[in-house]
Amino acid sequence: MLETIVDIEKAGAILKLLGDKTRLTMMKILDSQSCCVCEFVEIFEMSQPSISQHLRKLRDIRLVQEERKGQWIFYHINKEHEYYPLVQRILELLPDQRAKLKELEAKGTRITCK
Amino acid sequence: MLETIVDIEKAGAILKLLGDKTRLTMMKILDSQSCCVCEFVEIFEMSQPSISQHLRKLRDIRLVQEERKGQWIFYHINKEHEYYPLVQRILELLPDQRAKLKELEAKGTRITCK
DNA sequence: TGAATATATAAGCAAATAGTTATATGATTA
DNA sequence: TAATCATATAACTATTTGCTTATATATTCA
Repeated sequence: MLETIVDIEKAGAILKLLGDKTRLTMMKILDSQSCCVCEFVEIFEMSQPSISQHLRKLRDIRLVQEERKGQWIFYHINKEHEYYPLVQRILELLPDQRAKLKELEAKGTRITCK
Repeated sequence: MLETIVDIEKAGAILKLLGDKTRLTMMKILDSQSCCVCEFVEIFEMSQPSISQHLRKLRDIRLVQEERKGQWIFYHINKEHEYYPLVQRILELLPDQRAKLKELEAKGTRITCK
């Protein structure tokens, strides 16, 4: 029994966003834990504006949501999204990315919020 | 139990191709039956070169395969593809597109091969 | 309050994309 | 064999994309 039957055009828009290595990896990371912008900057070794722009695209169609915590803005995945079942099916097949955040922890650059 | 763990970069490339309404619909159609170029031209009301170019992209990464039958070239999905499990998971959620070919049958423009 | 930090946004640019028209190729048919 | 049909490819173009640098905004901290 399948979770949803999706509109093919909207599904295409979701897949288009996921069809980028950076955003796809971001989504896989966010599927297991929330993460702030500066952590992504470090993980992907990309400029802060570039990371922000990728996150904006994901946020614009509400696949992710932001939450300010002090000076940081944390992003988390929106599991209530109409197309989250589609996203989840894809992310399930991807290799675990938790090592990326573990590395930051080891280096002491993981942002932990009280 | 999941079928595969895929490489995130290759998965991104697949999703990028599927992130186009025309190609995504083509794949959904081809997942249930093979189809020739001129049928796609009619279904999508797009130019023949445009259809050919979409098919070429799908063929280049071997998501589909071609088979000449007389003057027509039929395309079918490649279920042996390393990433077909990923593709299948996505296509499963999409609305059935068989009505599109049924319409051609009704109009008598469906190509049937002996 | 002023400096530092984190993030977002704007503007610009090169590369990629998806369509177009024109033409080439290959099979069928008269 | 010449005309026709189906498809592919090439060349061109407008749009989109993903990055860059520069700057604006919001928060924290001294």
